[in-house]
Amino acid sequence: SISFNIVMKGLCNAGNVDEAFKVLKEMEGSGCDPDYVTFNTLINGLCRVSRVEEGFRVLREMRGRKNCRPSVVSYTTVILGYCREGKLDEAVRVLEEMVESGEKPNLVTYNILLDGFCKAGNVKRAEGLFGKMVDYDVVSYTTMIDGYCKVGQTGEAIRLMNEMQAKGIVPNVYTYSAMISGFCKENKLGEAVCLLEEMRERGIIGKTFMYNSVLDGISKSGNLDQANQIFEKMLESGCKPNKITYTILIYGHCMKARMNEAIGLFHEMLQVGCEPDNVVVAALVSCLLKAAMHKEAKSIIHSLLAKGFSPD
RNA sequence: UCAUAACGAUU
Repeated sequence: SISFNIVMKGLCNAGNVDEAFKVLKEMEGSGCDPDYVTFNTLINGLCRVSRVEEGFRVLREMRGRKNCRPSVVSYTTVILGYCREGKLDEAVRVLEEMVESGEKPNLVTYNILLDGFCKAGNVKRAEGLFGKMVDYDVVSYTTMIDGYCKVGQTGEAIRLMNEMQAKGIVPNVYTYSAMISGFCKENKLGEAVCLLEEMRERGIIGKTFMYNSVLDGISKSGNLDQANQIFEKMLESGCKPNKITYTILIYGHCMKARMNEAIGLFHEMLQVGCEPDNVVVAALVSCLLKAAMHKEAKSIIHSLLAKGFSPD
């Protein structure tokens, strides 16, 4: 049944719950007993596609089966489903039902509720729960940090980041990502840059979107030298730029009339296989024309054609 | 073999 479970998980993750239920039928037909993992997988599949009620029903049906008692994972999965729908009251109700039936919530259960409260706009309630928890991990902290960042409380978020490290909990790429996008939204670019650096020093490879938001802020503030420097570090650290990264930088250089660098970036972009969209091309070409660099403008169009792209 | 956190970031 392990193989069946794996197939079902694949189907569920692809959003194909109904197919997964067909597999369940096949299992039963072939004398293979579904186990608690099978049902948990189905519950998760249903919750992922917003069929939480049905997921909850599957959980209840588990109670009638031998050796398939609903576990902490079953309940937690349903709680997650309700949290994602923003139905926190329902989520809490399931939690209570879980406790009544003798199943103890674990750290994952609490982490999910923390996130649910934060995402529902109730950071205070998340804070309350966080204060009552006895056990924390990097997810608990990152969830709260993200919650604070999303409501503009980066100071509180940083405080938690220090606190977690004092407890020996190490921030990971999720933690940095939450903090950095929080700082970027507040236009605290200096802080964002510092955290990017700290992250690299710790050997964590950042994600492209993290660099993009920092680069965007820095470019728009007109500090192209710094943007270029961060871009260098990004490449050195092994983080791959994408089309958006190049778009940000090309724009930035155009705005500062640094056309040769803009052109250089454009060619680099083509070389690494990023397809520029018409918006960047239009911006670049029109800037070149304004700067009376007609030859260069033409050559941009030619490079595009040579690569098989069609500029409109 | 099952459940949790960051990203719709460029125009």
